[in-house]
This record gives sequence, C-alpha cells and structure tokens, in this order.
Amino acid sequence: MEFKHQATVTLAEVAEAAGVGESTVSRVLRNHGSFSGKTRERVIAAVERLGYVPNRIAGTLASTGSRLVAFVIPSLSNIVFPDVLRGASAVLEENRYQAVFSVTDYDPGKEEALAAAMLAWRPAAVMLAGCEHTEGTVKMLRASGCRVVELLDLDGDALDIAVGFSNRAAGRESAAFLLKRGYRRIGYVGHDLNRDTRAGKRFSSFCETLEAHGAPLVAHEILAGASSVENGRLGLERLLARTTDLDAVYFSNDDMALGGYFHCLAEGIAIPSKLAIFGYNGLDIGRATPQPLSTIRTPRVATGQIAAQLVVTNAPPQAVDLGFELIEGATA
Amino acid sequence: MEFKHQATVTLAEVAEAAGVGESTVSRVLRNHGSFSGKTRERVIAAVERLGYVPNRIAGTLASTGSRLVAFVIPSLSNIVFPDVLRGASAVLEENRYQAVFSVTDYDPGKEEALAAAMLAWRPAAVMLAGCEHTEGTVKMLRASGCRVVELLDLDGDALDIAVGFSNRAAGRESAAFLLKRGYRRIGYVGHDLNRDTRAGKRFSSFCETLEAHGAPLVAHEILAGASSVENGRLGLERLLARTTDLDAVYFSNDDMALGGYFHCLAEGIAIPSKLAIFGYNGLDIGRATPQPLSTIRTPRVATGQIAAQLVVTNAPPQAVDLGFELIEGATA
DNA sequence: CGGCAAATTGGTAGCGCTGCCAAAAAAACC
DNA sequence: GGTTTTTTTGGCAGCGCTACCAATTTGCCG
Repeated sequence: MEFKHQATVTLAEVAEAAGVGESTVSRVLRNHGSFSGKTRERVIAAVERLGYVPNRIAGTLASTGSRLVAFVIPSLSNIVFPDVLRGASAVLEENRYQAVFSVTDYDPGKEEALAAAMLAWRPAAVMLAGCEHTEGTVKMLRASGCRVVELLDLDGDALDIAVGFSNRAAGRESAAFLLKRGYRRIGYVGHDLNRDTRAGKRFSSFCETLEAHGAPLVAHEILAGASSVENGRLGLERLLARTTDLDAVYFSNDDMALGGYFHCLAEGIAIPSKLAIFGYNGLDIGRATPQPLSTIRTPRVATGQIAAQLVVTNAPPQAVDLGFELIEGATA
Repeated sequence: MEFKHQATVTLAEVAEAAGVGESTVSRVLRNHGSFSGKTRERVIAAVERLGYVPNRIAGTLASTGSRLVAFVIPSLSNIVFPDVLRGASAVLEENRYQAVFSVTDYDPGKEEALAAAMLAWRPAAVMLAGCEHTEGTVKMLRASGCRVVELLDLDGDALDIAVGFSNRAAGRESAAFLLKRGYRRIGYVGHDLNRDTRAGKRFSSFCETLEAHGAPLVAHEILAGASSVENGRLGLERLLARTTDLDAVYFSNDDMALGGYFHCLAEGIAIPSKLAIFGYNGLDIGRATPQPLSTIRTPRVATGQIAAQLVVTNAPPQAVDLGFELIEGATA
C-alpha cells in the first residue's frame, strides 16, 4: 500500500562517485563549512550525473531543527486563510522553509488532534487561528517547545507570538462608524458564532458599542453553518421579513454582506438611503461592486508574511498589532 | 537561528518507563503487530505520563514510504486551488497523511524549483496543476519514482494520474451555449493567458467553436496579471469602449465575469438583453447575484478528493474525467 | 503433563544524513 | 627548509524510529 521509492541515490553514492567523503558532499550541498572550488565542481558534477535529490527527512533527523512550519487553520472555504497562507508561503519559500497544513473546520477538538499530528513532524513552528484553544492544545503546544504563532486575533493571551489585530476593536469601530453616520435602528446578520469565535467577538463588541450610545441592536439573524454569500442574502431576507424599520445591517463578514447587498439589488431596496450595509474583511470584490462595500479591511496577507518572518528569524515572543482599515465605501 | 526542541521524550524512554521493549511501544502506538491488552495499557499510560509525541521524521526515515503529499499549486489568490486543497485535505487527514504545499505564481521555472524542493521530503505523491510542465520538471518527477497527480486539466498526456476535466471541452460548450442562445457578436475578456494555460485552452477552443459556426470572435481584451473582479470590470469597460455592438462576452473565469456583471449594473447595461455574460468555475457567489451567473461549474473539491483517494489507495496510473456542469443562469 | 502451535516480546541493524573531531593538505612565515 | 597556521578533508557516531528475526511466553490438545 505504502509507496516504495525507487531511484534512491544517496549521499554516500554521490560521495563515492565524486571520489570524496560524505561530509564533503554534505558541506558542498549545504554551502556550509569550507571546501575547495575544485572539490565543489566534482561534487556538483556527480550530483547532476546521478540525479541526486537530498533527503530532507534524513537531514532533519540528523540535525537539530526542522524547517517545517505547520498551519492548523479552521477553513479553506473562505479566502481569509488562503490569504494568510499566501503571505506566509512567499516568505517561507524564500527562506527554504516548508509549509504543512491541515484544516479543523472550526472544531476545537479537531484542532487539538491535528496540532498533535503536526507536532509529530517536529515543526519549527505551529501557526493557529485565534487565541482560543482547548486546554489540551495549549498544554501540548507549551510542552512541545516549538514556536507557536496565533493569527488574526489579539484579544486574549498569546502563548508565544501573536500576529493580527483586535476583533473587538473592529466590532467597536464598525458600530461607531454606523452611529456617526446617523444610523440608529441597526440589525445584524451572521453565521455560526460558536465556531468562529473571532466573528463572535466582533459581534459582541459591536453590540456593546451600540448600547453604550443608546441605540442597542434591534434584531439579529444567525444562520447555521459557514459564512457564504447565499447565507448572507437569505439572512437579510429573513431579518427584513421580521423587522421592517431597520436602517442599517452589520454582517459577520464581506461574504455575508455581499449576499445582503445582492438581496437589496434584487428587491430594489435603495442602498444606503433605505438600508445601509456594513461588512468585514475588505475583500477585493467589495471594491468592484456598483457601490463599493463599506467594510473593514484586514491585513490578511501581511499577517501571514509577518508571522513567517518572525518564525524564520526566531524572534522573541511578542504580539504584533497590524491594525485594520475602515473603508467608508458607499453602502453605509 | 534554527530552533532547538526541548522536551524530547523518545520512544526509548517510554519503553523504559513502561518496562517493555522499544519495538513493543512502536507496535502499540501504530496498532500494528500483536501485543496483549495489559501491555497496551502500560504503554499508553507511560505515553500519557511522559507526554510522548512520536517523531514522524524518524519514523518516516526508518520505514519505506512517507505519508506526505506535496501540492505545488499556481496560486492561492483565487478560490480554485484552496477548493482543491480542501477536498484533498479532508481525505488525507482521514488517512493520516499530511499535506505540504508551495505556490508557483504560475511560473513554470518556479514550479520546477519547488517540485525539486518537495521531492527532498520524499512525499508519497506530488500534485500539480495542469499537464504543462518544463522538461526538467517532467524528468525529475519521472525519476523520483513517487506518484504524480496532475489536476484540473485532461487536455494532454498524463505523467501518472490525472484528475479533472477537459478545459477545451469547457471552452467549446461555452461557445456552443452562447451560439444556441442566438448570440453572434461575441467578445472575450481574460487575464494573462501565457501563465494560466488552462484559461488559454478554454479561450482557444472557444474561438475555434465560434469560427466553426461562422460567428468568429469579434474582439477581446486581455489584462495583464491575475484574474480578479476588478480586472474583469476594467476589461469589459475597455472592450465596450472599443467595440459597440457586442451581444455577449465570455470571461476567463467567474471572478472576471462578476466584474463584467458589476460594470453592467453600474452602467445600466441590461443583462442579458443588451449584453450577455458568461463565466467559468461556477463559484457560489454567482448563484446569489441578483441574476444568477451563466457559467460552467467545475468540480474543484471533488478533484481534490478523488486525487487524494487515488494516492492513499496507491491506485494504478489513470485519468479520471470528472466533467463539469453548464449552469444556464440568467446572464446569458 | 508433555508437546506443539500461536501469540507476544525484545534485540538490533539500519534508514540517510549532519556534527564533531582528528587527520591531511595547503599556505604562510621566519 | 622547517615550522606554524590555516584550510580542507574523511571517518564515524548518532538522530529516533521501524523491520526483521529470534526468543520467550501462553494456550491448547491428547
């Protein structure tokens, strides 16, 4: 069942073919230590002649640290995590690190299991989304001794390194913006908040801010399952069916908000005069809609880049706040 | 610089603590070979007590095959490849395989370099997009002896396993559909085709089909860079500025098509009576727009699933055609 | 209870590489 | 030319595990 590799040229064979010692080949290939130019040529020639591909498994086992970075992410359905991976992978590739990933589906138990499986590869770092993890996960990561990077959420205690921004602040600023614009009868359409704790934090601080300004949330509609454009559209439809006099709706993210926007377009609800729409994430698509979406742009790619940078430079524990940008747009 | 792991509990220490031999611990943990229930308990207890995490690097080196699967993908910006990864990762996780990835940015040279780097991890399989690769890549993959899976394109010779569908057929059916609907003055808006060869194949067979039916492509607009909603919007704007009497436009994919759709909404161009729009990919968002997007839905998640399935079962070389589905929608 | 098969267990040789050390070669110096 | 230094090299012991084999224990039967 397991695959058996065939063309297994080893370092020893290269050494033999080049007429030098194994350690010399190793030094040449890693460009580490000293060797003469002549030796280098002979080794390179032998490598090419034999089609030698170094075995990083063996190399990693023999040396102390690995160049693997493990990502344990909640989802790949939404562009958020691919964006983070994209930012990170560029930096990692430059530094000859290798990215490994697995997907938790927003399930903390699965996160624990997958993190454990990752640790078995002895990665240089484990990157996780957010700062809420099971007790077991925390204990395991602490004990592992490998670097831990928590991404996209700064509202909590970091295990080691954290890169991202405050979701609470994002919720707060979204609310403040809508209030400043004069909206008072505000609703919310969101997806499953128990699983996506970051969306939950935005929602709760959004509500708190509204209350603090005497304009508490009028109504909300929570859809089971993941965020999607269709759920956003459906959610707004349901919300409006129940509540007739809303003047603005806050969505759990841009996907949901776009769905709401499309619902309004389809139903001829004037935006923002009749109803304002506000999202979260600042997806590119929101800039190309007939009316640019009002939202908060999050530094997803940069989060990945910085996180990777900190790992490859073995930076000390720290929390890096990359902030976010409120996009006024034209829908609120 | 490189990270030094601390809490390095080894199998030998577990064996000692449990008062059994190393091979017994190994057997218990892999649930492979035979051992008594009592022994199992003692081993498990020792593992928990010491917080032992098996070292898969060592395990992989010692055994013959690895459980790593390497993905060398062109991009993470577009949801296509995350979708494939998502499908694959679910299957791989179930089978205790580990996914590794790197991103080529549609650069064949980079693909070669990254594939080489991947091979150093001795993966069970390498998964690549499409079937066009440099000579060096092909030679290297052939020599590696590991499984090779080419994804999302069946128009070419497969190295080993191929999973996907025909992009040429997709282009052809798109053209046939537009012709059947009565459109005759058809244009195209696309992104960089030299890099995205699959989009190039769709485009060329689209054009051939139009010509074969006596309604050759009237005009096209190719934008440098990656596909995006904004580029689609810009592309259609430019195309219409040059060409006044088009009745339909084919886009390189749904992102681009949505951009075109938004342009029409913004400019008050009636769809599809004044101008028809046709995309490619069948993204979910296209179902939630005021008018559902006419497009071709591609089995991206299934491609990943099937590919992973074939790898974990070590299936013989084959090409699996998953086909695609034409969505009539309301924009064409 | 002896005797044989089956189940369980431990020992140990690698897997392919790196890191350390000592040996050899080359360069520099008086 | 003889040292001393510096550079270049090779040998080899692991890294932590698995695969194989042999040894031991257990179970079963007449």
